[in-house]
Amino acid sequence: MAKQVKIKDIARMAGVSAGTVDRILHNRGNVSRTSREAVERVLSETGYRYNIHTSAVSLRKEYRIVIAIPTAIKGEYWDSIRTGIEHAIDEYSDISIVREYAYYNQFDIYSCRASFKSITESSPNAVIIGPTFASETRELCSELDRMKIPYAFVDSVIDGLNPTLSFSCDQRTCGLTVARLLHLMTPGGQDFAILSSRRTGNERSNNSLARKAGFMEYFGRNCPEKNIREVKFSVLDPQESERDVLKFIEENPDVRGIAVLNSRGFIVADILEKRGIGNVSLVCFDLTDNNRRCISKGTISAVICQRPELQGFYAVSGLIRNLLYNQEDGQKEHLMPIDIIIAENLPYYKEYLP
Amino acid sequence: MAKQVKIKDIARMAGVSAGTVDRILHNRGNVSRTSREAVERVLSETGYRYNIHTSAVSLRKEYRIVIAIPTAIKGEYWDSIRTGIEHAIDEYSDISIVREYAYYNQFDIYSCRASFKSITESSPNAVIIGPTFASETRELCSELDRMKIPYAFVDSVIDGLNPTLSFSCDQRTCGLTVARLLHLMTPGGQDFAILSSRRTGNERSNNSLARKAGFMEYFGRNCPEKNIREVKFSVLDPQESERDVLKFIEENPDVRGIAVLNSRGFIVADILEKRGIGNVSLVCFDLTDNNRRCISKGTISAVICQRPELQGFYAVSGLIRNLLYNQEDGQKEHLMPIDIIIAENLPYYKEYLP
DNA sequence: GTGGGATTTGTGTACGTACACAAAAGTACT
DNA sequence: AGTACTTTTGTGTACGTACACAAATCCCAC
Repeated sequence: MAKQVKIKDIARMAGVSAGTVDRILHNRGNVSRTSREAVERVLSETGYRYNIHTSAVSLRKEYRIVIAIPTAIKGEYWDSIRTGIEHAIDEYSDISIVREYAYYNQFDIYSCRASFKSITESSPNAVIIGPTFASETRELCSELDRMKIPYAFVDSVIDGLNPTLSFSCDQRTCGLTVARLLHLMTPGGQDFAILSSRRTGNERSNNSLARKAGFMEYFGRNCPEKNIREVKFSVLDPQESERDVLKFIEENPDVRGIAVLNSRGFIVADILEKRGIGNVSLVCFDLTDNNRRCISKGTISAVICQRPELQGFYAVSGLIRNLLYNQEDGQKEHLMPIDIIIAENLPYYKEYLP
Repeated sequence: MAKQVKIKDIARMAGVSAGTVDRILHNRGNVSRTSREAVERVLSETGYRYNIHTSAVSLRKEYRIVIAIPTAIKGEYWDSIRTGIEHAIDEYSDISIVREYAYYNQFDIYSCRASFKSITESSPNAVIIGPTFASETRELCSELDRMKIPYAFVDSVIDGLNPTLSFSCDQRTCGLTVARLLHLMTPGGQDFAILSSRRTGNERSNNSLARKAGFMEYFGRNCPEKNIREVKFSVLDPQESERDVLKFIEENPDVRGIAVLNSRGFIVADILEKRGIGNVSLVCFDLTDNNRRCISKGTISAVICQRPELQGFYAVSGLIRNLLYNQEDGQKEHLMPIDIIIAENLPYYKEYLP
């Protein structure tokens, strides 16, 4: 590690003062073209990297980050994202960060609109969005673009927008992976099924569609003779879910593998268990408390996890980097790893450690 | 985030000077019992956390970390650990960290002794150890203990020692996981085999034994009727390996699932591929370049990955925390997640992102 | 060329901690 | 009580950056 070049060194080398270098580093304007060019040359020659610590020390501003995600119910999916966000805020406690949650009900478009409206009104320094309703998100983002407020997506991405940062999984590949697992876990020539939630127009609909496409692609390629049934079941009303699921099972006794393309695998698992149906493999998404329980018991065979905590964590730290150091750091779209969790590796599964 | 309490606040509240608080925070001695108690009380009442940035700024010492691991060959297992270590050093480039590698040949106990000897002679500030030879490691550690030099283990742990920090996986659980995967991936009633390297006395031997135990445990519990063969093959001499593996295949035509309990799965995969043997599922450890290649091709069915990069990364950052802030932070033994990699999720697998 | 406004540049201070050094208090012994 | 020494305590400075403010320079109309 060569001795770090400091701002004063840059200034000396470029024949200007430290103040001017600072102005250039922070795009704060009021710099003559001559100075700018001289400094930029020295900057690139020396490969200057400012000291993150002294930089943070001198920063006295307070930053407000608003987080617009579906209500985080304890132990469910969005709560993991929240946990990651909180972890990051805690990690960066040496910088004044204020976070505000603007939760919305992911099944109620009006609550989403209201929540999003309040965001632009409060003009925060940065926003983290868990996008569910596409057109509402588009509207919010275009407003944020106009206000020059940076924003990050977590969980999924809405086409055509240009977030500062985004974190998601390639859902098609998730679908492929689920298909593969289910295929492995379902011996013999039986059929497979996809269960997805009935309110597909709302709940992370993009994700579900792409997952399904991947799933179908796998079987189309590897066993085109297989019959893939598709069922939608209610994720809101327990009685209705039970009816939907049981009806399906009765009508399709050959099905031995079920993919639930959202986090509600446990609902299906619990129904099957209650009815003593034990010979069906079940794969679903997201390591929620309920899904953990079912994996441990064996009523869910595998779960795909997209590291929601890390997504939240990186969204915060990325936005901070952007705010404080206007680091446009190269990669904007981050595709998370696709983790496979089964009963055996569940006990040690953690998204991050120390 | 409540306004942070600062050292001066603590000093004022405890009726002493900032210098005294500092001495207590850093265990630098020369403090009267009265002052110590007063300060410690205020410290715990206020939940003081020093500012990591200003702390780093004021630190002007240079720290030297020596890394004693088997030679990191590009693209192989130990190289991943090295990558994580380098990543951490880079991340902490605002602190003066000097790292030195004391590589040793993991198949040559004399090189290990020589390497370890040089470490204590150079009296570094901290050491990262990838322990292979148990008794040599014991000797090194007792010397480090005497010199009060903190050290961290990566990859595995030697019993009875007391490292400042350790990172490894529960190898028994890894074995269970491999068994489960192989069981899933091997349809019908065929037999399974374990292949392990012949030089088991040396190479990460602890790991191999525990993996085997987990593997056997799984089959003992779930299908006690299965026949598990065990074979050792050379990992050093290609011709010898090939002979060993082919001989085994010929003598055991019923085997359809092979677990390689180290990172040399690709050797077996390549031999099988070369001979056109395509109906055997293969599961092994560690996401080396060669194993990646085989997963993509389909000649390896799955790989267990123990996040070696993260192990290296956390070893460095943990030791730095210990050195700079003598934070004994609670957990010392870190058991890493057990990742399952198959062809589908390989493309997006990364140990960490931004 | 001079005045005055706009632009550009330089300087000084604050941030919170670590540590060296100086000062003060305590202790033991004559 | 005074001396010599040890232990304890307090103070001042440096770290590298961000930013406010003062100073210098430039530009143009008269």
